[in-house]
Amino acid sequence: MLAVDASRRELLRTVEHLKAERNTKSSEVAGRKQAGTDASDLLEELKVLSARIKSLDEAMRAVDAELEGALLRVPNPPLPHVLRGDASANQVVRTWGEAGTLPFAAQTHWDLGTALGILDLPTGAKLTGSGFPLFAGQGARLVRALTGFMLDLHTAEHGYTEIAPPYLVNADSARGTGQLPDHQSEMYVTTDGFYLIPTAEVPLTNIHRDDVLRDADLPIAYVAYTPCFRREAGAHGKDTRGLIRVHQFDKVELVRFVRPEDSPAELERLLGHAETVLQRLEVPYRVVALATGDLGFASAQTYDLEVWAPGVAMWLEVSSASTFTDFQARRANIRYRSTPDAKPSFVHTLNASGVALPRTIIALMENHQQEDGSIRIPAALVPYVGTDRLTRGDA
RNA sequence: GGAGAGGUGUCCGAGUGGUUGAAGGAGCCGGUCUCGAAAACCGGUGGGCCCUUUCGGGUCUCGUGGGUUCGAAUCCCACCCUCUCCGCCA
Repeated sequence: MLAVDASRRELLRTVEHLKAERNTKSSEVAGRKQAGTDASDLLEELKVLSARIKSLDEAMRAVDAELEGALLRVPNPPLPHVLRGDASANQVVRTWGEAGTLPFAAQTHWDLGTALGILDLPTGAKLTGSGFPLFAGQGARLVRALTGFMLDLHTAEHGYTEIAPPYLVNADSARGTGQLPDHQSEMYVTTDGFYLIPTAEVPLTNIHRDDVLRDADLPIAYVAYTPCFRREAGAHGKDTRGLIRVHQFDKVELVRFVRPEDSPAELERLLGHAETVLQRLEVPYRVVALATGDLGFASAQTYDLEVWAPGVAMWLEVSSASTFTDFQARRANIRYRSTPDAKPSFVHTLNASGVALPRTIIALMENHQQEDGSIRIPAALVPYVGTDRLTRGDA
């Protein structure tokens, strides 16, 4: 790649010199024409010159395409302090709540949900296919309640601006956040060439694509509820029962645009915002610091938030809080001026789910289930659900 | 979906092939004047890339991408977006 870059520079220098020559000679042609002097000798020269420039420009284009294609596939390097190793090197930073067993035999969320009549996976599969869940009655109400609760929390207490973005984005947007070209096969594509968003991170981050922000604007904090669509190609069969892994799910997403020097502290703050959701919902969770080998393509540092689900006896990721440093900002060309007359420089972007719904619903159902199969609704959610307990008759 | 109009610098707005990064105005910054301010006047004021220790130089950029031409904001083609009218429609 360095060799390609070197040859590109060499080529660029050559072609720019020729262009400079063309510009001055062209001006002279104009001058002579005005003076009524013959310029045919110059025109002959320029004809040759222009032909040469044209072929060099074509060569430039080819080299640029090669270089850009290669650069787009380079992942963001991890920050120096991130633990090295694969997923087995991930480290639990802290645990909140009691991640234990229930005093009775815990049921899975799919058994609970089916019995309560709030979750109907077979019908979702009939309508679309496996991995497209259908919530009914109090289950649908619970989905609406959770999104309302999370949006209210983040806007009222954490200072986020609520956005209702498009659910389809163009290729420029998908490239800006790093979904393209790395995760092309993970996205659903429409016949118009649009991509169904795999996360609201894509539209939210691209709001400021090609913008030059003012220092006073930062930090910018957006929150959005959107459905998310993921093909999950190749993930069939593993941990896919019930709501654990689905193709369409709801999520409340948090995105922050910050000054580079603030991004380490901003990551901790962002993580805290996501944790608050789980604490209010009274579900046990743990914070996991990802090792280098487990980081996403665009991330320089990531904390996963995993909830404990006693029915399936698993820790389930409901949020990933990441700093992308200037990786997304470079791709999406998101800049700011540190002072009013400073040159624009790249911002840092961060995001976290705040949080993803299906696995949070799993945790709610499985942790708050009662021996009689009813489900307790935590106090913070009661105003949104309209009851403090889901029971069979309510659906 | 059909017909038409249009996309120019921070903003408004000229510019239909020639030395135009782009008239004019506004805004903003600096200066003169003033006790101070306003007004007036003078000067400055986009971004990317390459070369350069500095100074500075070059190149690209008038929605985007191609093309024609010695030369394109200006001509041609495709696409994107905005507006108006018609049709359709939650």
